[in-house]
Amino acid sequence: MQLTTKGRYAVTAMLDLASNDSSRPVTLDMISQRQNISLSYLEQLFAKLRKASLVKSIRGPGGGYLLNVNPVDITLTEIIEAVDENIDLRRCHGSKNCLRGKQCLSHHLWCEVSDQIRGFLSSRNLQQVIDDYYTNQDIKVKLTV
Amino acid sequence: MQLTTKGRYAVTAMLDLASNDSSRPVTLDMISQRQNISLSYLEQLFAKLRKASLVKSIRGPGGGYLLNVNPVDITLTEIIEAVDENIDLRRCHGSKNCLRGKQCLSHHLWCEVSDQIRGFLSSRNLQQVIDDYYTNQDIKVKLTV
DNA sequence: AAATACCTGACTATTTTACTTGGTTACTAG
DNA sequence: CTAGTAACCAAGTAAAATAGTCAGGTATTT
Repeated sequence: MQLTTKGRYAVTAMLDLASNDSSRPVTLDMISQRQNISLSYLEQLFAKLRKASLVKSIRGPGGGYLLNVNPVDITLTEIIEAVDENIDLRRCHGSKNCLRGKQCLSHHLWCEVSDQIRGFLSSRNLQQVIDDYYTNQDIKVKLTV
Repeated sequence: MQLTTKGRYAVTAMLDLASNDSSRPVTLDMISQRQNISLSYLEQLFAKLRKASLVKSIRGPGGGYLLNVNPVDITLTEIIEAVDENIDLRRCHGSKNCLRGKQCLSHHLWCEVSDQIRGFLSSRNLQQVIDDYYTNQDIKVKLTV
């Protein structure tokens, strides 16, 4: 599977955008500084986020990026999949021919795990994560729902 | 995160062991052929599985590997963590200093996701996966519990 | 004694990730 | 209108991890 720095960066950057959600565009340079992510790498990620219509861009001075959708309507799965991280653990990637044309012993298992992760990430939107941060950042243990 | 071929191979090999669970040891050569995994790679994985006391080995002719524990008592998390795949998505890996000494916006989120995955994989044991395979392999869709 | 099969360590190829470089294009504030 | 800003783009690279190989062992059994 892929669920690594790339996806984390994308989510982090989107969180930054969402929490500085003024009417004014946010530059990648600001995000780069605030979140400690290389500018050029951000550019690559935002090219993909833009193609996925999650953000819109404004060029020129005073320009930058804005969310294209309300933070409540952007799930984490959307962000992660937008930057190419496919949440699929199966060896065969769905073709069901993992082992000599047959479905392997653990095929169904990896489907379930992938579904679980995808399901969880789909159940969370940007706004929730931000709200969570401000209400729970000092609470040490929180039970998983 | 790490949740890739290495962990899959380990689980697959353990499933093979568990389903051919006779009193006779199973050689890595057999697993290699049946599951289409390189022998030397299996040797590396089984060295780790043995250190984690999940399997025991018998040397010499007629030797091979046996499960060290009942398949009902081996969770998938145990197997995956035994081969070094740590299910931890956090940039800081727990130190909570993701961003300039502070906990980043998404810290709590990645904790939750990691917990979800670990929780799910811990809830499944080897025997369940095998049983699932034989009862569900033709059923196209199965609702996630 | 010989065959079997585990065991070990080092080494290599491949892939992916994360990041860099060096530009071009669009826009706007002055 | 022009200078500077910031998005956009393409290619290349460094580092790391993964997946696998190779060449030797060592222990056990037949």
